[in-house]
Amino acid sequence: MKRMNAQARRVEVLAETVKQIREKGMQAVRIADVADAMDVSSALIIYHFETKERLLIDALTYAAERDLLKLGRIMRGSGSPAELLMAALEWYAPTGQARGWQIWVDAWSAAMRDVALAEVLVDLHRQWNKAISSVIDAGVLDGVFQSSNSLEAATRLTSFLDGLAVRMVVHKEPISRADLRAWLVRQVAWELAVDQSALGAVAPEK
Amino acid sequence: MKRMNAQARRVEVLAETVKQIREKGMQAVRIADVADAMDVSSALIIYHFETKERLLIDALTYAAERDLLKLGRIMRGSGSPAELLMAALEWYAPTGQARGWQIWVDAWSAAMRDVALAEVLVDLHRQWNKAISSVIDAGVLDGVFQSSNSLEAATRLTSFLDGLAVRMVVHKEPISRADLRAWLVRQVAWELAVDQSALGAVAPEK
DNA sequence: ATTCTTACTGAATGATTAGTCAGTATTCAC
DNA sequence: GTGAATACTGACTAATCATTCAGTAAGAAT
Repeated sequence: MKRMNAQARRVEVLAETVKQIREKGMQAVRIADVADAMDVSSALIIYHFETKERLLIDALTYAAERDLLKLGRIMRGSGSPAELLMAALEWYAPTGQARGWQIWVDAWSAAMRDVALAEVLVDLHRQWNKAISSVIDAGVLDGVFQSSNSLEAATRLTSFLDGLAVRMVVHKEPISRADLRAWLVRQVAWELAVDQSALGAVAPEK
Repeated sequence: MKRMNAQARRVEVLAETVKQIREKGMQAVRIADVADAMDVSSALIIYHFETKERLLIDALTYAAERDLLKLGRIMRGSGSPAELLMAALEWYAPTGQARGWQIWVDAWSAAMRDVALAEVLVDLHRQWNKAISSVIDAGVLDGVFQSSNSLEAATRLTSFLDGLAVRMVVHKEPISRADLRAWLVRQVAWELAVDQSALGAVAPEK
């Protein structure tokens, strides 16, 4: 019987829960699934999280925080506003089987009826929006971008990507990385009145 | 005890199920909820649908068919391609509390793990895409629109609206009908290289 | 009118699973 | 080393629900 301090164990459980949600979907995860995968008792999970609902919310919060940390790392990197913007958006964008996205589609569905969860998502989104609009503002200051309302522009861009995520994750439409990138560059270029080449477009479309 | 023929009863049950899904969310609907609301026994539901899973899939199929009927009515109406396109997209677009959209966000989540349901959604989306791309093609023939790939253009437009639906339904961001319409007009105008006024824009933005 | 088919019900069943709790073992404080 | 706090478990409980089934009655067929 391994004993850990509560803090470390909590994180371990959260990580496993996120993994299970990815695999089985949010509504199908059972406490026993998480416990079995960690080779501990179900009671251990309840001991640390009180209820299943809290566990799920905490797990999604944990996933959101990790995503935001990564976003922070991207935004703090060196590069022009255009480069940073594209780096952030490309990371946000669904790619491949978009496994990372499934959890958020699940979360959308659950959040419609769960206020606490909705708050987590709203906050996550607010931070994304803030980050994106900040680089847009920086670009506007530099004179490379043009935008009368960077927050709205950010909303439009992320909404577009959310919609594409649905196509890929739900409809299993295989949009290639190259296509997605091209669409994104096109959209950003138009939205911010900037040339596609400034966004790192490989070759202009004919 | 009222007796109805199977066909009519089925439809009645499907309508009530859709209503219940809207109210409670897909994963929370119980057979007893549907039965109680109709003042019949739970066994009646199973008698007509075999399993709950089938009931839910049939209910979403029913909802999809009704949406497509409405789409057909719009597309068969009189009007220029530009008018028809905007009518279709504005009906697709989430409005107000977007109650009608909740069911589809639920469906997205469920469809990621349910092949039968995914097929329903893929088909629904395929038909939307076909309809939208058809009017685009018609507009291109008329010389009002420009588009090198109407199917891809349709995907981009509906994806954008799906993303906005998430904002409204999940994040409860109140995007006004006017704002949404303005964003949509802007996007369509750019996507199809047409003037906003041709799309029924009330006043140009300053 | 009688039979047959079909729509329907009430009551039971069985499977699932979140959460409880009394107790055990480990670590920590001193 | 002793005791207290803490992490943890096994076995149980209680509740929830989909589904079954034996039977009932409405309506159709003859």
